[in-house]
Amino acid sequence: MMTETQDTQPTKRKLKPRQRDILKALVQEYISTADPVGSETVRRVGQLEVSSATIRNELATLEKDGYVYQPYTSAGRVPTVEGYRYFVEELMDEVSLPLPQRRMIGHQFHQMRLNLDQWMSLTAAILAHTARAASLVTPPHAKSAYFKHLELIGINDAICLMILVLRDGSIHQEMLGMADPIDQETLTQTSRKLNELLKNCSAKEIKESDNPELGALEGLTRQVLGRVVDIMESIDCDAITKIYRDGLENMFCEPEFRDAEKMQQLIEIQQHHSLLEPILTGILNSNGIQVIIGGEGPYEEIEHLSLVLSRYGIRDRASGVLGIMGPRRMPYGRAISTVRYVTRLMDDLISSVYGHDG
Amino acid sequence: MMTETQDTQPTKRKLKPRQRDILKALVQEYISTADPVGSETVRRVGQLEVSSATIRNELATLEKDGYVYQPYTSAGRVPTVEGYRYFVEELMDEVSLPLPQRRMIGHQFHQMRLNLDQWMSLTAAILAHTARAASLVTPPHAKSAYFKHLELIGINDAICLMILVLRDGSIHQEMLGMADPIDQETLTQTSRKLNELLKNCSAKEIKESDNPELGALEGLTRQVLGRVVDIMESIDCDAITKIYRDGLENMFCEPEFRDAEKMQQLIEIQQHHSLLEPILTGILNSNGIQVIIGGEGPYEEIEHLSLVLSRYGIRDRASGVLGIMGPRRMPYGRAISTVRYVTRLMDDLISSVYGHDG
DNA sequence: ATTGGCACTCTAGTGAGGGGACTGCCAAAT
DNA sequence: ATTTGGCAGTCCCCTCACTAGAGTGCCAAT
Repeated sequence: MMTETQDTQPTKRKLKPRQRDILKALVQEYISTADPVGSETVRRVGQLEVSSATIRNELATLEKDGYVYQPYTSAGRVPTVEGYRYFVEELMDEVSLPLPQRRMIGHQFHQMRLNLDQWMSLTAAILAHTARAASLVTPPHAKSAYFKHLELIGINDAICLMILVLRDGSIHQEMLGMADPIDQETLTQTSRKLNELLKNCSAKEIKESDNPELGALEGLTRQVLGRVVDIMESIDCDAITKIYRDGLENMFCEPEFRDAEKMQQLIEIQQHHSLLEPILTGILNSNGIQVIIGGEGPYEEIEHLSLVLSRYGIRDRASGVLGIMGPRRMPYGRAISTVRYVTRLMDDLISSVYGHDG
Repeated sequence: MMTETQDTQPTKRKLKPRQRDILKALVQEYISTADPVGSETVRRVGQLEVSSATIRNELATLEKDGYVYQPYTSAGRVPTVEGYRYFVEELMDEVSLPLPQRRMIGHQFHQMRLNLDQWMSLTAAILAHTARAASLVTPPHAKSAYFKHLELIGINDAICLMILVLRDGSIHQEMLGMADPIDQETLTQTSRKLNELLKNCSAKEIKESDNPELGALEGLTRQVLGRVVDIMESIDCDAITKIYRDGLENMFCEPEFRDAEKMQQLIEIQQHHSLLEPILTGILNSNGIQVIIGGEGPYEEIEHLSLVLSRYGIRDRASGVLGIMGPRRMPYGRAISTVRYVTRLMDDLISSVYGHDG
């Protein structure tokens, strides 16, 4: 229903070549001007060799079929959701990102320190800047958490810092309150022991293990084990923990967000990921670039907003979502090529980091 | 110039009691309605026992002295920056946060897992929600970085994960590319060695150390050492690494941000911390709650925005900034009491974690 | 099937007019 | 000397009517 390569309803296929030309010109023009497009304008920008009257007839048909509509009687036409959808699926020119821009992005990726936080922020910044829209990036994460390494570091008598590293390289930290003062030596031994016992285990394996040593644990060790399992389980269920964002300010140039109310809706979607989360989770189980056009199907809440999203990384092993968010009236061509290029870079980076180990 | 308890210019002191009453009523009324306030309204809300004509005379004086102005001839009065400043310094009723609200906040703080990221996000959320404004929180950080612990974890043949813990409990991670494959055993030995050599050192001490062992390091160990020093030095200089934010959506209720242009300015300030950073750094070296009123002195860029900020934690050891951002026309009383209460909670939390160790 | 022509529709922009809120000032009152 | 009621004057903002302009739908001719 939203896959780039997937079929749409058969009814959408039956447009005649001239109707396609007209729709294409209309959508392109509307995307660049944000004004309803009239028959004469379509003729001009589409370089069509027919009169505006003919185009008016065709436009009436396109309107009847639900591809365009008039904001008010005798205004120009504006694409409907279906119009955008048809445009994206069938009419859009596939542009590829210009070489200089690729070079610049590649360069920025290359000289980056491999710190996850920086990496995600930078990716979001690059996406936002290149597509001139708001961007979203979620960190790579594995479908299931596997224990890799644990470290306990005493902070003071009552508190120690627990650092948990999972097989996908993700790091989870937590302060733990200790009932009794424990010295660093004991902490080190505790972590060494747990490192041995839990090596490569999943949360499920740990919980269902019949290893008597695990059952016999007590005190701090038991407490730490409990937290480790909790953290790993919380990763197993909720996929999207954090969303890196950038470029919100790009949205203000767009005339549709002049209106404060629409703006507010946009901010709320950006800030509180309850709306975005199910969408991103869906993307995590898909392939290729997905275009979600606001108001379509289950996406009524994001009326007048569109998303161009893509999964990156190695499925189930270290995979995340990246993409951009813009007005429905966004330049899909550039958006898609940007997302595609950055996805490819991320794929490379991920496989160089996570690709060839056990 | 902006300290809560500090004196302002002597000229500002010479307001007569009735003028103070008038100014107070005017600012309060303007803060709650966002409409220019007329003489009759001042009389009513200030419950003044004089006629509106008298108040008009006083208002003319206040205008001459720069506390209020008229947006246009024969409109009501609006506070100037100086008017707000005088109000905040001298006239404002000090409210304290209502008990139920304190209880709720205390409860939320209590049941929080001590994970820095969550902790900061939650604090930002609480501030935003309680003050009904946008909030800012920076993580606690030490003025100087001291080495505490290092861990190297092999990810694959070519990459290992370096985790650096500093004495203030902050964690820094980075992926390191390795020239040759190195097994986990060697990595563990490397980190053990560096842990011994660097224990409690500052970046400066490491660089200027004449310990021959440090000079003799090579290969991966030298590479790791270099990165450790880099990271520690970068902490020594730039104070503010990250800013947690929340509650941007609260700003949309305010009529002054109906205008898209002002909105854009707001978003840009929120997103790109280049403007905020010097301000926050200043707060880090101050005490008490600071009120910055937009357009005042060096803060011209944040016209029509005000900040209520406070340093929290243990100065130079583990200290950060928190506060809220709102329209200049913000309810300063509630803002200040919210910031004060949350600061106190953070102080307690910080000293329980960082307070009593070496 | 396509086209030119034409009446019609609706918006956005302009300008005039009036109500309303508030001021400043003056002369009288305290 | 201060305070007050009165009043003319100012300016905003809302409404209304009007116009120009863009674009449509339809019809009759090609």
